[in-house]
Amino acid sequence: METTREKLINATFDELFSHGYQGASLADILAKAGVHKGSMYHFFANKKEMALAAIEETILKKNLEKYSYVETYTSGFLEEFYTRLRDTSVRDFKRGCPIANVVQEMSNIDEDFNSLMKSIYGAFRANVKAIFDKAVEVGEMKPCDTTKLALFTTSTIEGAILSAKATGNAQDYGDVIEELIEHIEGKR
Amino acid sequence: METTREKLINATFDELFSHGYQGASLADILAKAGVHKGSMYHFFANKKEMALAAIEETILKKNLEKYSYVETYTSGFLEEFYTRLRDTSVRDFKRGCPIANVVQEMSNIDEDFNSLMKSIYGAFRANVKAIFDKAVEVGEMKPCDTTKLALFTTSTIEGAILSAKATGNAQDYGDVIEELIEHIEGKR
DNA sequence: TTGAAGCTTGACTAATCGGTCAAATTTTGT
DNA sequence: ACAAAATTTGACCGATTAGTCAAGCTTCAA
Repeated sequence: METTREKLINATFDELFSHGYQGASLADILAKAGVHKGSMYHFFANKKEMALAAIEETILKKNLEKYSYVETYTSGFLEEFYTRLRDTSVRDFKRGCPIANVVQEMSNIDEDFNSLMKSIYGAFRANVKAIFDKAVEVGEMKPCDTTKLALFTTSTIEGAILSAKATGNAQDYGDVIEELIEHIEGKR
Repeated sequence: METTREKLINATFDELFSHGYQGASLADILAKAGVHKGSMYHFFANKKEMALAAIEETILKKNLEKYSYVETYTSGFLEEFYTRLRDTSVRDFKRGCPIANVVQEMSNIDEDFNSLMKSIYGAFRANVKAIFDKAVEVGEMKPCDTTKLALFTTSTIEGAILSAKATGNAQDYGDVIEELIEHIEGKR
């Protein structure tokens, strides 16, 4: 069963993803979650704390699901990475990337959001770097500056999602990803 | 002299850039502009119309300044493009890219914003494509799918700005741009 | 000089915002 | 069974939100 706290976290994340933090209405979140206001303030000190918790917990969970394969695979790191990159079924191009949305909106406004986004973004980059490091280790890729390549890769992915959101054309994401993969393949 | 309307446009753009649309306070904009509320409603129907006007007019002006060189140059298109890409003095990594910020925040919320951002983003892409087309024309670059390359380039630039904003490290932008230039140079 | 148009002033409204709180209810441990 | 703790309820608060409007001022044309 979904606890009250879970209901709130889920409704908050969805509302944040749709309307951003400043556009998120507590009343809407509460209605969506089917939870009363006082009940919410029992679990969270304020709107901001609830939002930070929603982002942190949700993204952490998704990250774990998405990059844990690196631990279990022994080869085909790049191919698996490409496959997951190409998979658009997990993407919502209308709403874009939940991380990037909050980074754009809140990084320069609030220090706590900035700090959280920094760590999430850093984890994303570290996960991609780990894939490249593994690829180098097993000879799928020539030794190179994997830190820089991971930075380039994550930046381009975020840019691709943004492009698709701006134009409303999911194919834009696919086109950028293909060119990105070409670029990475150049490092074989 | 700065007209009342110009004061409003400038103050609105700055406030939008700093706090986003939903976070932009009319009271703050009016205070910054030194204009009274009734006066503002004399020039604009509402907050949204003023915001749309501020974005459109400001971005159009900047775009004109930034890409008009393509019309006057006869060679060195890529080099000039790289130089401008590398120039970080015009960038505000704390606030990021004003276009991307509004795309992220508003594209999926309001159709009028979505439509405006679509056309601005399209113009950005068209400007970059025009540079590549010129470069191909004068033999600085092998013929290739310049539409796709322009999409890739603009996406990566936006991603680079986002990365620098997320980490607070301007060098991230520089690193991504260098790798991007390497990629484009591969098309020589 | 006069009148109309353009512009400015600032008080006002209704709605929504995030947040508080005391009382009622349910759950839990003993 | 009982008490204590955890949770829920919903009315209420002050502040802020975008937006309205009638009156006054300034500019300019005839």
